[in-house]
Amino acid sequence: MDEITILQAEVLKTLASPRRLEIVHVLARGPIEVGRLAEAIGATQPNVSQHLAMLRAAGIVEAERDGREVRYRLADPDVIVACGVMRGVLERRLRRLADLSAGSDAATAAATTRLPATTSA
Amino acid sequence: MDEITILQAEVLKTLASPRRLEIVHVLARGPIEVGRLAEAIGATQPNVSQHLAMLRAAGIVEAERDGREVRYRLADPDVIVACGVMRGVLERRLRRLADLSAGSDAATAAATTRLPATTSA
DNA sequence: GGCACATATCAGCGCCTGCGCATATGTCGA
DNA sequence: TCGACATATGCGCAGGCGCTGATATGTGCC
Repeated sequence: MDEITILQAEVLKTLASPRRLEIVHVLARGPIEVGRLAEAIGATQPNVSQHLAMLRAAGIVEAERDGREVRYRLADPDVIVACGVMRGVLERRLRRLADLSAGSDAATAAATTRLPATTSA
Repeated sequence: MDEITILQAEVLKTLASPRRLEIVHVLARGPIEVGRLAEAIGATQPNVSQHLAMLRAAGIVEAERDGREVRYRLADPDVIVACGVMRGVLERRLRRLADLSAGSDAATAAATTRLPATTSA
């Protein structure tokens, strides 16, 4: 097993949380303090702090003190790029599903989930 | 909470596994059957089949029958692009850590993990 | 129809993770 | 030094995930 693959899985695992993803999206708009961040996403302060600790451990965000507050920012802008690419894939897929659902509806959803038989019905 | 953010977290969660990531990397080189895939990454057949089911449910891969075998392929090449970007980030980070470790070593690792004090020691 | 092969699915178990809560650490002002 | 504020950390619990082993489904060949 490749070394960098395991590392990449760690980073992905860290990003694979709606809360943390939301945090990253907020941070994409600029640095912010923990309190404001917690308020922005509607979560408790300890919870946000825990998520930030994980993101920091994964090297996704960086912290900087400013008085008694701590301001967080993204460590690498390319993370946003990668998320953007993935987001593009999802938006495209959603749009495609929306277009198809206008016609065949349930049959389409089933076709994308079920295993294909030998070209038969 | 944004709808697409949750969906994105789902996809990331699916990719956040060394095994599945390895599968994706193998699939990036072209379509392949389940048996060959299992042999390629050194895993059992049911295990690979389960992982493929998850990847398929997340819309990351697609399946196509060929006789009694089933050939899998990546659903969207942009997923590889996103992974590539992220991989670039990681390689860059590893190289940077390697360069720095030549000088300050442990102090550097601690500095990237610990919380920053008010510019003091 | 029956057999062999390829793949998918089910059941069970151990482990890890997220959340809420309480509390510790750190920082500024008086 | 003390109190108030901002942030971090430890703990306990419920829920999800991955792996293994056994079994079901599907397909081609005879």
